[in-house]
This record gives sequence, C-alpha cells and structure tokens, in this order.
Amino acid sequence: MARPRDTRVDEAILTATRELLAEAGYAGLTMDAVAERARIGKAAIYRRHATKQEMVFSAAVHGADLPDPPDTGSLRGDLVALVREIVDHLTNPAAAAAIPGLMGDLSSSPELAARFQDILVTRQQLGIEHLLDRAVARGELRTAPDVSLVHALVSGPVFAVIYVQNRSPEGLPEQLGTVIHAALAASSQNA
Amino acid sequence: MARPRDTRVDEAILTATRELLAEAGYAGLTMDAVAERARIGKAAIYRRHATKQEMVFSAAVHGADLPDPPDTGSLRGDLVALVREIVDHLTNPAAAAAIPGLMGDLSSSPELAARFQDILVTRQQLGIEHLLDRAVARGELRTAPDVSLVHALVSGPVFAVIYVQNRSPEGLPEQLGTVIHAALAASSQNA
Amino acid sequence: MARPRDTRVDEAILTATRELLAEAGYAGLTMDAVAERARIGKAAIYRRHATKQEMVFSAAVHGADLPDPPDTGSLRGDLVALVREIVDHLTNPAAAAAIPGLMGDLSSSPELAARFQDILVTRQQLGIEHLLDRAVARGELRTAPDVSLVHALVSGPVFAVIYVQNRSPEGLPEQLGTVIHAALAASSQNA
Amino acid sequence: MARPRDTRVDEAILTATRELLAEAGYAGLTMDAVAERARIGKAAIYRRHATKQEMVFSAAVHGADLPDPPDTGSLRGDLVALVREIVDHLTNPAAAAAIPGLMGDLSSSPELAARFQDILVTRQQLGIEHLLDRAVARGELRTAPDVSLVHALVSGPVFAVIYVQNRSPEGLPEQLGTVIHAALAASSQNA
DNA sequence: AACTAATCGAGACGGTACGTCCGGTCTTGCA
DNA sequence: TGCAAGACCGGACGTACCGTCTCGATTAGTT
Repeated sequence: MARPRDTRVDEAILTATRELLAEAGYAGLTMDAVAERARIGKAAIYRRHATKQEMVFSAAVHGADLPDPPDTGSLRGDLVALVREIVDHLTNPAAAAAIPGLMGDLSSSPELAARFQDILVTRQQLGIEHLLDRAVARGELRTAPDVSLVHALVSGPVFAVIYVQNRSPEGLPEQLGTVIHAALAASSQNA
Repeated sequence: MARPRDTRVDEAILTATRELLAEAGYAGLTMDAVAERARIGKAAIYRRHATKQEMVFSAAVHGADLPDPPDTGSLRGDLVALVREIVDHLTNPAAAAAIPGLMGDLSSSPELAARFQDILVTRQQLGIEHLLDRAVARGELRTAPDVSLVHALVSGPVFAVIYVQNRSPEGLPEQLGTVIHAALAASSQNA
Repeated sequence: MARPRDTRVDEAILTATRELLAEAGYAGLTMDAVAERARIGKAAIYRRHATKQEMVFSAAVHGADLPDPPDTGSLRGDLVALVREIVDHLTNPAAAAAIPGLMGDLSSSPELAARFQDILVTRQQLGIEHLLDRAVARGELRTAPDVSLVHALVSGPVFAVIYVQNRSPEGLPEQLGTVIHAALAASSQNA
Repeated sequence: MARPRDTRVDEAILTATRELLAEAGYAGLTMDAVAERARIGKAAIYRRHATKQEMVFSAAVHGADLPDPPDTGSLRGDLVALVREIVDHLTNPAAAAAIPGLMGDLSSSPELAARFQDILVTRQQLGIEHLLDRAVARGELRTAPDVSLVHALVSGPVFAVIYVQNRSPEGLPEQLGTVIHAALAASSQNA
C-alpha cells in the first residue's frame, strides 16, 4: 500500500560503494561520500543497511556469489578451477579493499560475523563437497576428505598470497591446485 | 642531559593495548582508553608510536616473535611444529583481535604494510627455508620447493581456520602438517 | 468531477496539532507525529498547509479569533474585558506553545509574518479603536490616543507575564486594565 | 595541571554566533557554520555549551547585561532611560534574532527557561526596584507599586512593538516612559 | 455501469543539521 | 626534557526531521 523501495536506489548505493572502495579503500570510505556519489540521501542507505559494515558487506561480498565450479573431468582440473574462482573473487578491487577491512570489525558484530561466514564459508564448502564427491565417484579418491580442511587448504593460501604476501596471484590456480591435488591423492592412499 | 623515557610507561602502554584488544576488539580500541587504562597521557603514547596502527602492531604482533622452530628430525615433525607455533601466535587474544584489524589498514599505509610483511612473512619464510634445507639434507626432498608457496600453504589454512571458519585450531597442527608433508613429498617425486 | 477533500481530515489534522503542541511543545512537534496521531498521511497535511509553520498557525492562532469585546459601559470595564480576552487566548495550551515558537520563524518567512500580524495585531487594533471611540463618545477621554501604543500597552504586558515572567495571569485583567485606564485618563487631561 | 580552556576560543564562538545570528537569523544558524566561522572544532563548542540553545543564549542574551539605569533625578526620566536600555538591548541584531527563536524552545527545556528568566526578568526587576525606591524617597510615589507589574508594563510593550507590531522603536522610550509615569502617579494617589 | 480524476494512508526519497566520538596535535604545570 | 591531564581541530558517524514524491486503493462526479 505504501511506496515500495526503489531498486535503482539499491543498485546506486552498491555501485557507489564498490567504486569508492576501489578508489579510496575501506578506511577512506565514507557514508556521506556514498550518498553523494549515488545521488541519494543518507537515510536511504540506512533504511537498507544498518551499519557501514553491512553496506560494505552487501556491496563487496554478498552478491558476488561464487558460481558453482564446473566439472572439468578431473579432480586436479576441478581444484584449479575452484582456486581460479576464489582468486577472481578476491582480486576484484572492491572485494580486495573490503574483505580485510571487514575482518577487523567481525569481532564487534556477531551478526555480521555469521553472515560473513555463511557467504564465505558455508556456500563455498557446498561446492567443495560436490567436487570431492565427483572425485570419489571417478575413483580418484577412496573417501572424501574433511571438507573444512580442504576449504582451508584452498582458500587460506589464496588469502595469504594476496593479502599477506601481497604477491600477484598469477599462476597460483595451476600451482596451488596441483599441490592440493597431490596432497589429497597421497592422503587417500594412506587412508 | 634530558630526562630519559620511563620504561614502565612503555610497558604500561603495550599491556593496556593488549588487554583492551582482548576486551573490546580492534574496532573498540581507542587511544583515550589505552591512555586511561595505562594511567598515562596520550602524548606519552604518541611519543613512542606514530599511529594507532603502529601501537597495536607493536603490542600484538611485534615482540611476539616466532622462535625458530626446532629440528624434530623429520620434515613432517618440523611442519607440525611450525604450524603449532603459528597457531599459538594467532590464538593469543590480543593478536587474534589485532591482526584482522590491522589488515584492513594496510592498504592505507605502505609503511605499515612493509613492517607487517617483514614480521609476518619474511622472518617466517627464513624459518621455512631452513626447515626445507634440512629436509633436502636428510634426503626427504629432492629439491627445496618454492618458499613462498610453502609459507602460503602453512600460514594460509591456519588463518582460514581461525579467522574465517572460526573453528577451534585443536588438532590442526597434526592434521595440516601431515597433509602438507604429503603434498611436498608427492611434488618432490614428480619434479 | 473528482473526489472532494474530506473535512474530517481537516479537523483531524488541526486537533492532532493542538494536542501535540500541548504535549510536546512547538519544538517537539513533528509532521510525522501529527500524521500518525491524526491517522492520515503526510501528503494530506501538505495538501492543506504549505509548511509546518502554517499548519501550526492555522491550528493554534487562526480560528481562535478574538470576538469583539463587549461594551461594558466604561473605559475601565472595556479594558479589563479586553485584557481578559487576550489572556484567555494566550493561556490556551496550544496557543501558548505555538506563539513563541512561531515568532522565532517569522523572520524567515515574510508571508507568515504578514498573516501573523494581521491576526494578532490588525484585528485586535480594530477592536481597540472601537473601544477608544466609545470612551471618547462617553466623554471619558478628550481625544483617542495612538491605537498602536494602546495595543502595545495592553498585549505586551500580558505577553510578558505569561511567556517571560512565567507567572499566573490570575488577577491580571483587573490589575492591568485599571493601570492602563489610569494612564489613558491622565494622558488625556494633559493633552 | 591540564591545559586550560582557551579564552580566545570562548570569544570566537560567541562572536561567530552573534555574526551568524545577524546574517542568517536563528533558524539559519548552524553549529557547523559557527565552528567554521570561528575556525574551531565542534567539540570545542559542545565542551562549553550543551546545546545550540544554550550557546545562542550565552551569545545573545547573557553577557549583554543591562547596566543599572542611571538616576536621572525624576521618576519619568528614570523610566524613559530604562525603556531606552531595553530597546537598545532588544534591537541589537543578534538579540533580535535570538530572543524570539529561543522563546520557542523554552517549553522543552526548563533549565534554559530558568536561566532565561533570571537574566531577562530577575536582574531587570532589581533595577526597577531601585528606581521605584528612589521615586518613593523623592516623594513622587507614596508607596512602591508591584515590581513584577511594572516590569511587565515596561518590557512587554517594547517587546510587542519590536517583535509583534514590527514597528520602529523610535520615540518609544519617551512615549512609553511618559505613559507609565502617568499610570504610576495616578495609581499612587488613589492608593 | 463504466470512466475519470483527485483523494486517501503509508512510507520512501533527497537534503540538511544535530550531537557524539576518535585520531593525532598542542599546551599547561609539576617533577 | 618527560610526564599526566586534557583542550584543540578536523571529520565521520548514525539519527531525526522537513517537504516532496510514489504506490495502490477509494471515492465522488461525469458519461
């Protein structure tokens, strides 16, 4: 019965946030700047996002959903493709600026931490589960290993290379995918 | 000639910072709170640390230097010991709160990024280099693999488990050390 | 041809405004609160009143027109009756809250200032003019004094007692009417 | 032991407030504008004045203390001088803009209302009391009339002429002083 | 009976000011 | 000179309110 939210405003907010994240970084991102860039009022932002953190999260993490990695026909190929997707996600300028910044605020906000985890962990783990099941079906692995460990093995090093070592992720998918494949294959035999 | 700095003040600042990091997290840490808790003036802080980030860095990251991991006699044992040390470092409450927070500020401050990298990457990589050299000497590996990759493989998953998956790191050293050992061994054979 | 305005809405707006003026004062009065109290939409208000000031004016000042004071048979009696009417007008809770508040906005809005003056000054001065003419006709005054001055002498002290001294206006009509009568009588003799 | 408040900051705030009141009026006065004009931070304002109202009050009402009106040798002369002082006070651009604006906020803040009354009523009434005592001593009045009434008779019409009738107060001191003198003299005889 | 056009409640919208909070700098008087 | 205390500037935060606009549903009065 009342006026519905304008979806163009939703988009304008998220777009402006992404642009400013890329330009000024997480610390340099201002709610007023987002409002001005999006040509909207601050109230329109706070009607949609309770805090700056939630807005950044929605703009840079949520929505940038990882598509399910394709079945490449081999475990090694699947792992390379998976790493490539994570690298692509984390090298997006907005996400690259937002994710480390958000991590600092997670401890203060359990609600945000939960959503953060859901998007960055739970959904990715589903994809990993499928990937491992396919490898078992193919006979490449005897039993599916612990999903959480594989997730950590895949996403952790990408994170480390990009955010901690601050190195280019070029060649990383091939390299990391191969190593993890070797580790899983070896573990499977010893199991 | 002039009055020397009071070392008790140095300690009081770092202690207060660590306590407040554990209590309120990185986002909830304020310079005024540190000064009040340490019963000192803010000027005394800024005489020692140029910015909040540097203070937090000094309190939570620096000083908690990783001791060189011991020679356990086997590559697998060395890797387990290395992971255990990284886990111990990152599970310290102050460090756990500080590190993700600091990462968000790295992009804004190249100077801090450099120091961050020096402590968290370069020094650890030196230890890893020794560890790998010993494995080659023992004949466990034919050639030493890329140090950066091994560093990413070791520290990344620990980071992921603690900060992203938010899981207990119990059992992680054993588990992760074993997997990485398998990966390195397999890669060495194929090389 | 089209749907006519609902007169119940008109009334609901003014009533809600008066109630909220009495409850929360001028500064605490918000358009949203008026709309909610009146169970109408804000558009319905702005279809009738261009600004908050005009709405308050219509609710608290306009409509509460002073009836022409009666001919009591003597100048002193007429003055007492006049003061009593002004006191009654200004002690109405809605008017008491609205008038000082509106005065603060007059400088920003010449249009409102004009209407304010018309209601609060011009109409009252007409009544005063009649009152003085009657006194001249009765022979109580030789010539009619300056109407503006008498208006200021009558309304000003009432204003001062209620809004500035914040005293009860009990007994004020008698007291003030008598004093002004004395002043006018004395001035008339010396003229 | 700590750094004391800078009195130049106190002055800069009040001066900027007065200037902006004269330029933009009460409604157009912004805390940010005051801070910018005074070249200070907003925190420095709020350290001294709890609210915008208190700041305006301090700038435009307080401090502009009425000096005790001089002894002119006659009651009529004293009254004329008193009215002249009130007129001067209320025609000051800053006070003229501030006082009606403040009156609208008095109902919301009893604390401010009390200070407002103290400055604008109590102190002026002291002066009036002396003035009336002198008249009694001179034999111009038999007994001193009610101070509150005289205060209302003096300040109310000035208020009405300036803020309600919106007329020039030129000639008002002479005119009003004379009328009030006549009223007091007549009342004294009939007492 | 269908059409038209202004009304209604609800509430989103842009804009702007508020008062609070911090980071980093500066100033005071004491030791 | 170092120190505790705390004032200082600058600037972002999240809230509140004004006056406008938009939605779908309701009413008249006209066809």
